Amino acid sequence: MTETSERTERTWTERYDPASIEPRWQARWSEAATYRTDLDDDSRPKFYLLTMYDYPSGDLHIGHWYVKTPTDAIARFHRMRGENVFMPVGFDAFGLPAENAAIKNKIHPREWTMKNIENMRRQLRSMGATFDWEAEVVTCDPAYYRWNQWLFLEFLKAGLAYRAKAPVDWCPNDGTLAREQVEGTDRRCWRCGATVEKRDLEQWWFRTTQYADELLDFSGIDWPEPVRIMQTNWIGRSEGGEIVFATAPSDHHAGGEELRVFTTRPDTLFGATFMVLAPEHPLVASLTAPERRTDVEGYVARARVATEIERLSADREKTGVPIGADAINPINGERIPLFIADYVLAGYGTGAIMAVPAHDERDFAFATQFGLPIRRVVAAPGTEHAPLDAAFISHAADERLVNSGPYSGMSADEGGRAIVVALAERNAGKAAVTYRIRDWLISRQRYWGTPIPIIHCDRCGAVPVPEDQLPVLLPDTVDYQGSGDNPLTRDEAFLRVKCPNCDGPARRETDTMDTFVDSSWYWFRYLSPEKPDGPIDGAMAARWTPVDQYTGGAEHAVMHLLYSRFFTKAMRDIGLIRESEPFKRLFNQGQILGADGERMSKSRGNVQDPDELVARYGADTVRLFLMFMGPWDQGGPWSPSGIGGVYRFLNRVWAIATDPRGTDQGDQEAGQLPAGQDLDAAEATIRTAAHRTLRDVTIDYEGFRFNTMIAKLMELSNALYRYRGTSAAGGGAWEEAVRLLLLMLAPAAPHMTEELWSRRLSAATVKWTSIHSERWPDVDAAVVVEATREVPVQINGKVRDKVVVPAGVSDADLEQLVLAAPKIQAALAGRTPDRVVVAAGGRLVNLVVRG
RNA sequence: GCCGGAGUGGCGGAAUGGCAGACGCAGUCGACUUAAAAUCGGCAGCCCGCAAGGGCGUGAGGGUUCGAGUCCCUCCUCCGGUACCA
Repeated sequence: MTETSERTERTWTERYDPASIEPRWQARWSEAATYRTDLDDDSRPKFYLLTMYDYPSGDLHIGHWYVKTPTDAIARFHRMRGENVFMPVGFDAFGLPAENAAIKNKIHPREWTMKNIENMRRQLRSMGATFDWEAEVVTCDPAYYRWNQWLFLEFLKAGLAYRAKAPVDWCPNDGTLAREQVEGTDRRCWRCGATVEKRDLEQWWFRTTQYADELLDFSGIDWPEPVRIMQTNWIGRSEGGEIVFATAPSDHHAGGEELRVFTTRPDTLFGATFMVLAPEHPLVASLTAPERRTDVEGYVARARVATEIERLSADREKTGVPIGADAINPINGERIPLFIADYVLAGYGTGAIMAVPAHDERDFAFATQFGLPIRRVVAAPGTEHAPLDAAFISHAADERLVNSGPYSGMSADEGGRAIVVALAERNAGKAAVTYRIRDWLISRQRYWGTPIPIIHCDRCGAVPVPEDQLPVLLPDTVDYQGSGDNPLTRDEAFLRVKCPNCDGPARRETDTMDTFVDSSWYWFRYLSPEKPDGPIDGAMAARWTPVDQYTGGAEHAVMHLLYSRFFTKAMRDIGLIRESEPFKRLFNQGQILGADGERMSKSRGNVQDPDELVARYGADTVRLFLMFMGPWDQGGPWSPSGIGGVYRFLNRVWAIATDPRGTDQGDQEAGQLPAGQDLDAAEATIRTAAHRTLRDVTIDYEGFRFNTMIAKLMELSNALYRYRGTSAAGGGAWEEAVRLLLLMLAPAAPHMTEELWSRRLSAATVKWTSIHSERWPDVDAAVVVEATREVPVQINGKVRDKVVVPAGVSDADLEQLVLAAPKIQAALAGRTPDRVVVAAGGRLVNLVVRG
């Protein structure tokens, strides 16, 4: 008995136990309101760190941690650098899944949403993240969405919002369907299986196109190049000309109507051998010849079923029908036939094109299929009569216009300009710019969203709800009748209202807003979430926005991020703010997929619950593992293999910090310095390792390269572990290295480092202060320099030897040292190198030997 | 289809145009243990070889360069977006 207890006493060291450490520190941080940001404190530089708020889906998974815990490490790093960091959190609480859950489980969307938010709050707190919860924003709260309504009305006043028709995917039972609710190639409703049709509805739009050119300008913001490219392509500015064709007279039609087309290639106008109208083009019905009517109407009906992606697919066989009418080419008076085809979209350009099969791939495919003439009008010298087996779309300097009347012989650019000028003189054309981007359709025929504050009056039309009657509350009474259509359309209490203009009977708008409206300005609201008399606090906004750093998924590269830029510019133009861009710096982290490589979701059953992992390893290990897995912008399928290695790492840090003189059973070199090292050498090694790590880790934090940052901390802890139990352990160099290790690890593993820090302070009988309020340490430049370095030597690009040389060696001396190395002499076998390449900085030498 | 991204050991990954495989997982051998677990140390891309050493090797094929995982061209596969999922 006695023997056993003595033995236990001797070998017992306190183990790393996250379960006892983490809740304690989380409670303490919370009590002290450590991360409540003082927004009025301008004694330090401000740093607004925004991470994309979540949709409270109920699929709580490791992916949320993957986004948020590295962001928290960024927050902590910036605080240690002396900045006043604001990192708020909130919930994107309106949207489709809540309604789906409501229909399926007979639970009110609000109840479902709020329950999920509750659970997510608990989870977010368990990360040990430093969110400022007092700034929280929940978008389904009237205190938030009333300002969506207010902004809508302001946009309306400013001409930035308007009403127009737009087609929706429509199911007779479930109403408007989202893209993901339309299934299969035969396009059926996911819920009832009915065939989905298009229906034109009067809907509300935001005029994003007004800012098309400004949105192309990314100067002054530091965003990843892929995002800038995707947004640029999405906006899709193209320069060219608008050309006016006239309809030709025929038996059934007098002719003379204008048919406007946009083309990026006015130079090819002489090559236009037919025209194609979108099936939805307004002139189709009146131009169609009586004998063509059946075919044309059939084709129009089929085109309405196809999706845009299908219609634009270049792979797909071209379809279309002639409408039995002609147009007249304004440049040469030639009659060319008119077709409709679904590869021409009503919403782009003018909804009609001049087809130049010789110089456009899609026109070429169409002409080939329908046996239409293909007339070459651009050619390189000597190729004027070469047959075309594909569209000729090259744009080389030596090419000239051919078969183009007076313009033949001109270059394409020159000819194009001349043709536009000639047409303009006759009012038959002008230079023009078009954009691919369309205005933003914000109407949703759904219940769970912000009601659009409009009242429809038979006499007065669409009347804005007066500002003093905001918010238009979303009624809580929901009658879904088991289908997905919008129950607001059946809610008499909501619908019946007096016209604010004439006091007559009127009807409320039942469309709600796209949830992207909510997310297009939420970072302003975080600064004054309770403000009762306006959407934003101008002074706060001036001080804190734009956001310094935004983090979130790459899936938002275009829509959310473009809408947010649009909103910022629109809010500037209605006088709310001064800046033009929402987010100065953007980082898109990757996405964690399920083990099956699919997106994590409850329905797929591939969700990894972080709670289990936290219970087993602690939050610090989970945080660190997610950061260690790979580059943050990469993501990838979830696999927990490897988390044990991170846990082992933290245990080693624990042992280094709590028990420097301890040794491990089975360690054959326990207590001995490495062979050939005395204490001075050991301390120098330790000090150099610590400061080099600090130098490199600082750079990694700045670039969000957390995986290599942790790898370097592992290397440092491995190096220190080697000295544990030796005469170097616990000495000056050791203590400094441990201090640096804890400080460097603190942003990533906040609980354990706080615990170890407090123990160090109490061991030194110093009053406790948090490690997270420490200043980020400075590198001691003197100890990171190296006296010698190893230079790899290649012969013809293959490494044959390595030589150790003094750090400051000249290139000439380096060359001599390399040529004198025995292995190199042997490999050269008497030959003299034809060339000696010393790579920049003398990092490598390559000997080039010919023959 | 179009726009953007990614493909490197058995696995996750590292590498300003300059030593491919850092760090870790899994594996294996040894130490400690009565034993196992845990822990500590060693080995470890593939092929040939007892070894010394040699050859091959970053999705496929070409190119530029003294030198290519990295730059250029063509192609394949996977991921994100494609305007009503968020």
